[in-house]
Amino acid sequence: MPELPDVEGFRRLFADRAAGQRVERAHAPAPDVLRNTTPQGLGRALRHRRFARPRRHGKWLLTPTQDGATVVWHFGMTGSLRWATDEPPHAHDRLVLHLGSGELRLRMMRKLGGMWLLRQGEDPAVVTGPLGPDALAITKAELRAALTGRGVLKSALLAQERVAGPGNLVADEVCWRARVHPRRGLASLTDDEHGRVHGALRGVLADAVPEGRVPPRQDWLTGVRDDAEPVCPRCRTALDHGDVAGRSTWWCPAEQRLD
DNA sequence: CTTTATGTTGCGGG
DNA sequence: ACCCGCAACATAAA
Repeated sequence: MPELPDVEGFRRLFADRAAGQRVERAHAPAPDVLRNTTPQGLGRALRHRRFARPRRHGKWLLTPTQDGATVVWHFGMTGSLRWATDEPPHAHDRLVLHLGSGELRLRMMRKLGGMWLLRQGEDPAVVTGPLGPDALAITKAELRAALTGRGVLKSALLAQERVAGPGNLVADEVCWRARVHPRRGLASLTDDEHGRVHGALRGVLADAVPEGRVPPRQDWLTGVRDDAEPVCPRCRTALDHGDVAGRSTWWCPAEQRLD
């Protein structure tokens, strides 16, 4: 589930429900999702602390406490952040923070993500690794710089150290909306194509963020890629698919040409 | 049983 | 130094 739009949804949930709240208790039903601490360490860092305003960079959620440690969250492919007030525990709830008014739950089927703890003042990059400009606010000049060098377009869009935020679905939507083939070499992209990719990235995210996901609309690739015989929502040509950058990829062979 | 899944990392090779 | 492909991680569903 989580690409930038999903994680931005989690950030907003956190801002609405958890910011300003005091942690009463931390519970880790799956302690292996605590990546650089233990249940005891987590409890010591969070108990009786209040959360401050959450931040997001790419697919990373950063939730500092007031004058204390910062919790860093990554959701892998299947994670989500939930707010629960009176719901029974779920088998995939890996971490539960009890706040005064409810519970914050990290629900994650495959344990590919997790939670890290940063000491006050510690650089988040220790955990996140280098991240490019956040895709939600990236300028055209920044994107052009990110799409420089060797490699192909989709790989570059997925490389978080170039642009932080796009995942497999966003990358496909952006290439399709911009009418650029995902396998196009970076060096071959024209200035016009840079502009189209930038506009498509901004547009896809502007539409997806309010939904908290890449919406499976019929006029998006996401809405048709699971059809038995998916066609381009614009021109009705049968979509092509294959592996690009090691990920399952869909494109319109009529509108996104390699030549 | 096999394949696939919206992510990241580490490794070998070009 | 940079980039690619691939396996691995963990788990469920088709």
